[in-house]
Amino acid sequence: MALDREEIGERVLAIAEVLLNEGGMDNLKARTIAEQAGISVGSVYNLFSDLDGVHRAVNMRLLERLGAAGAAAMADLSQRGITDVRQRLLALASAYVRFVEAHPGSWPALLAFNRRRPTLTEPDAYEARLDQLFEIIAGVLAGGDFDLDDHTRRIAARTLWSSVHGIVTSGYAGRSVRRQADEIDQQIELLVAVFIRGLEHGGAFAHAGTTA
Amino acid sequence: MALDREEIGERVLAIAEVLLNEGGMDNLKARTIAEQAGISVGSVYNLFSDLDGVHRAVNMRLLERLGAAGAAAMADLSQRGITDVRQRLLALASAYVRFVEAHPGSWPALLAFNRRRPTLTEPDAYEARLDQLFEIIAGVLAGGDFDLDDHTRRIAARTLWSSVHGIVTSGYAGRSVRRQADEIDQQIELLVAVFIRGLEHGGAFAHAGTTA
DNA sequence: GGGATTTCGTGAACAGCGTTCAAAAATCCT
DNA sequence: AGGATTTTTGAACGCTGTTCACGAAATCCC
Repeated sequence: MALDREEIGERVLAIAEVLLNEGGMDNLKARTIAEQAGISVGSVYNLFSDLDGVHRAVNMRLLERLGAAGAAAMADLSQRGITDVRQRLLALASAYVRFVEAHPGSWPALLAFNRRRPTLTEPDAYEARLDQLFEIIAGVLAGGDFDLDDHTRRIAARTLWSSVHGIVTSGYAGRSVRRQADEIDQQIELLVAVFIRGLEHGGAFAHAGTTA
Repeated sequence: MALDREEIGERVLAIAEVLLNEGGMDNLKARTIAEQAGISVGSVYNLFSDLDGVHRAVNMRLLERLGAAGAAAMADLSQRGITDVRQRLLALASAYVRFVEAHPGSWPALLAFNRRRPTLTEPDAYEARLDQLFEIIAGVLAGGDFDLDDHTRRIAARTLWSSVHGIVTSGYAGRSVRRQADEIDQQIELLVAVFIRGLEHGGAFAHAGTTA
């Protein structure tokens, strides 16, 4: 009567995201969701197949938001007339760091969720959302005057993303809170600086080199 | 009578590791451990405070094994008279990839475990094990003729580690199985190549640069 | 409009989980 | 030997995700 089906679904997702963000995966409970949404436990399973389904849906929203944050950061730089590759890459990394800090529970929960099972089923939707980010990075790299063929640029974009991701997630696993931010920033700056210099001075990259 | 306390503890850990490796975190159940170890559920809690305690202990073993694998890879190269930085870094990365592949369930479980809660308690022991790895990488970097002060070298070592870690963990989250290995190898080769070139051509690194 | 039919929300019930703890078994000590 | 002490045990507790018969409500159809 008051809310139609879809609206309640959105409400459930909003509640679920708060729960995840506050207490991590363990805090996402069917009964809590039902209580806070003013529906019964059964109804939760009426809207979503599983709790996993709820979590997946929350994760989709997070990935969309992350992509939007990256795109917004680029749009902002464009508007300010900044095309420098280093600045753009740093802005992207910074956007990611801010995103992670803004989602202290739900983002780790997304990462943990993906690691729970060897992903038997469709990671397709996830990948699609992530490709959006790779596209942005690849676009920035295309703006530099490195001579990279499409394939190498694609690899480089994914490598940069994975590296920043590794730095951020490793960085937040331990250490005192204040040291973290500094260390992460330093690592990101080093990575970006080294990466750009490496690409500039890099001739042809071997696609299947001698691996020792 | 047959086994003393410590031996049973080891047995429990071995069982727990197999369970984790086969089915991830969800597969680590007190009753399963008890049954397979031939003891009662209560006894598991007699040996370890929690199931989390069991998992932590398994994780410690994994980190030790990882450190040993890295050290062994370096020892092997030394014995073969190989001092080339690129080859050493690739060998380290390769050792990590092989380690992850050899622990398809328990290693993701370790990562997921660390992400479950914002690590309220002591990550000290974890960090100590990881520092062992950073030392190895820093040692390799010191072997190159980049002029890096100690601080920058330390950051660079951690950055390299985090990047490889990010590449490997991102790489195994999706995609077809065969493409993964190739893509990961390519990303690692690009990372190492670019990193070395970047460090070679890098003058002084700004410790707190203008972040845009 | 009103009976038939389909749809949907409900919450008690079930199986399984981590964890506890009184009692039993084993061990130790004199 | 036998009391004191330690260790092991597994039934029991509270919580979890998930199901499903049931009844209410909406929808349909004539």
